[in-house]
Amino acid sequence: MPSKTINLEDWRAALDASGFSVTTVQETLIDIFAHSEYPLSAEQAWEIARQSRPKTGRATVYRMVEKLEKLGLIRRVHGYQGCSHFVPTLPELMMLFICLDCGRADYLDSEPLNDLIQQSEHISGHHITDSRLQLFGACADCQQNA
Amino acid sequence: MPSKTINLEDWRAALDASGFSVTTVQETLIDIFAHSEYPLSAEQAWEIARQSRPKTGRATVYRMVEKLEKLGLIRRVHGYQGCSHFVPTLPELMMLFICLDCGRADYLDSEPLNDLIQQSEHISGHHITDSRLQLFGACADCQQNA
DNA sequence: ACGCTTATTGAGACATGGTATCAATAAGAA
DNA sequence: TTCTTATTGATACCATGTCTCAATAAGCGT
Repeated sequence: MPSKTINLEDWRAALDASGFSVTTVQETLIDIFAHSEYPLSAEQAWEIARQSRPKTGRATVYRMVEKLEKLGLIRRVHGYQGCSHFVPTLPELMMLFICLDCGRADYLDSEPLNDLIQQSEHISGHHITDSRLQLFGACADCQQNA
Repeated sequence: MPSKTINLEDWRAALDASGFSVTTVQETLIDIFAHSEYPLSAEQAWEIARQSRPKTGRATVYRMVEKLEKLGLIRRVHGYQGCSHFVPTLPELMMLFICLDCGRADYLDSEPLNDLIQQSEHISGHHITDSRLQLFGACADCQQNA
């Protein structure tokens, strides 16, 4: 499964620019989200955080998730049975693939998607400001191992 | 806002074929989902159902939503702050537009989307079995009234 | 139509995911 | 270091969705 990497410096810079200082808990959480190749829920992130930092509070994790989402650094994954998981945002790539076997996320290039959206906008008369394209199936790895 | 209509007979047939009889509560709920131009949550459907059938149980509504979703008659709408709302499925049309002002749903044709998906499948090596494309913005009506 | 059998229903208890509160703590500035 | 302010963690709370089980309604043979 191919996977893109996140520039942690960019994240710190974005958090800095949003006018608050990056504390140790936050460092921990940034790390967790930036490096997981699986979409993570707040609950899961909390669990992971407590492994290295046992007294981490649940609310703190939820607050951080909210902040990261607001800053656009992570984005919600819309799965089959809920949408409480998050993956790092890769702005230049819009389509998200989720493997239904192993659960991992992959990012797909989507140049043509923009054309499609513009076309739809023109036909329908709606003004489209955001889109969510997610694909589901079996990733290359899982197909081999099947 | 343009809107497509649902063939209630098809729904009854699908429910029938799934091997259970359509009871009065279920008629009520089918009606509610099939005719709402807004995405509805189970909770909202419950509220509406009780207007005409006060003793309707909450669990019944959730059960029905589950059944309708499993049969593919309704599908989950993935909004900004949650994904607990449902709209009728229109199989031949894949893209769903949600107006962020009035909240109404519209369905857009998406022939080209299939090509895009096939293309992605080819490039990535993943086997894609399902997709969710949702668009957000201001609908034609809301733009005029703004 | 009647009683019998089975599936569906409704009420409420329960579980889970997420939010609000507030005293304790940590960070930054003088 | 001390003061000031923002962040934190524990816990209470709320909302959403699930489970249980007795009561009810549907379908069926008579």
